[in-house]
Amino acid sequence: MGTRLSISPPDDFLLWRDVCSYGYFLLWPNFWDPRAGTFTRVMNLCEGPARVTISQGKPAGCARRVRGAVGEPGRDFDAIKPGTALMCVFDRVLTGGEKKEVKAQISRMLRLDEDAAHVAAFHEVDPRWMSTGRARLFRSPSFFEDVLKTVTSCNVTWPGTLSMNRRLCEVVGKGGGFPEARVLARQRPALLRSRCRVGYRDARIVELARLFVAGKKGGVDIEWFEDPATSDDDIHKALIDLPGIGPYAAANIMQLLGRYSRLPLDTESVRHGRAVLGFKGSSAQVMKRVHAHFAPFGENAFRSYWFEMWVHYEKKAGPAHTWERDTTGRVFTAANMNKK
DNA sequence: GGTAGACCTGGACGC
DNA sequence: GCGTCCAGGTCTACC
Repeated sequence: MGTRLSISPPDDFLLWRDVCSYGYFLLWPNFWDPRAGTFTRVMNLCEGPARVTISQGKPAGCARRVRGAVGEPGRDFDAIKPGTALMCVFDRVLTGGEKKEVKAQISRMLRLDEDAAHVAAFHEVDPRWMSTGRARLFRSPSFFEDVLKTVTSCNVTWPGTLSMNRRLCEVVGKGGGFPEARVLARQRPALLRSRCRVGYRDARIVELARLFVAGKKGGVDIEWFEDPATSDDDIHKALIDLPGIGPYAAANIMQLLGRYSRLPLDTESVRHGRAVLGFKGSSAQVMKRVHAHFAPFGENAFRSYWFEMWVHYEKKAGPAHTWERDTTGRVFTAANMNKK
């Protein structure tokens, strides 16, 4: 039997809402089970990979069924009290050091550092999300994984992003986890291209991994990037200097770092600007208007923008916590949903 | 500073 | 089953 850990989240935390809040929850090695209401993935720890399943509240009974799960008992999500402890069950015994390590990783992934006061500050700026409590955005257990996931989401359709992440985990990752920087740094770009189907991103991914391995010695200094004292402008400039990172990717990585003032605008944003906000004109003009539209939200511009778009997705595809990674999760983007 | 074209993959579509 | 077209953000060359 493996280790079991209990983690106390902020008072308003809901696993199903706060995990299923950003598209990365659908990317390997992440797996959300909409029927059980549990989140599973392999974590990279100092003694090796360990699979964890995180749940909140009592396990699935025979309560209200989740939409789409015909014929199977579903989880009664409404019955889960916000702030209920998270139960983390591992497939092996963890050392004392690993327990500390994994708590920090889970806290990063679920944004447990964003407490109720932090959430309230966002809702004061944008009260539209107060009733549902939306504020936290799911991310990865590590900065490196967030950067790689962003690179694999550029210049490719969403199913391509899913495929690249799955293959990276299967081919390079240890035990089905996301590949670590030190392992990726040793790979030949040609292998990533042929077996992980990352295309022209191959050399950029290896170069990025090498920069993360180099760390403070002329590479990516993670502590500097995650230090609240570092200015947004400095972070943005440093990100743009990294291989494979342009304006969109840099802004997206910034929100993953908890800096929500910049908008990673892409073709989805243009579609949103046209379809939901009613903006007209060229793509460049629509993007400008989207920027201007969310500018009043200041430090929280991205969250206001994102939840507006996320709600639009959910109107089309159902609540995100009912999405299956291999079905709804493949087609949830506006590019697909706006097709007639 | 702005613009055009190449970079790759996978899905859609027509034959 | 095959060929063609298209979507997607970054990078480089060029004006």
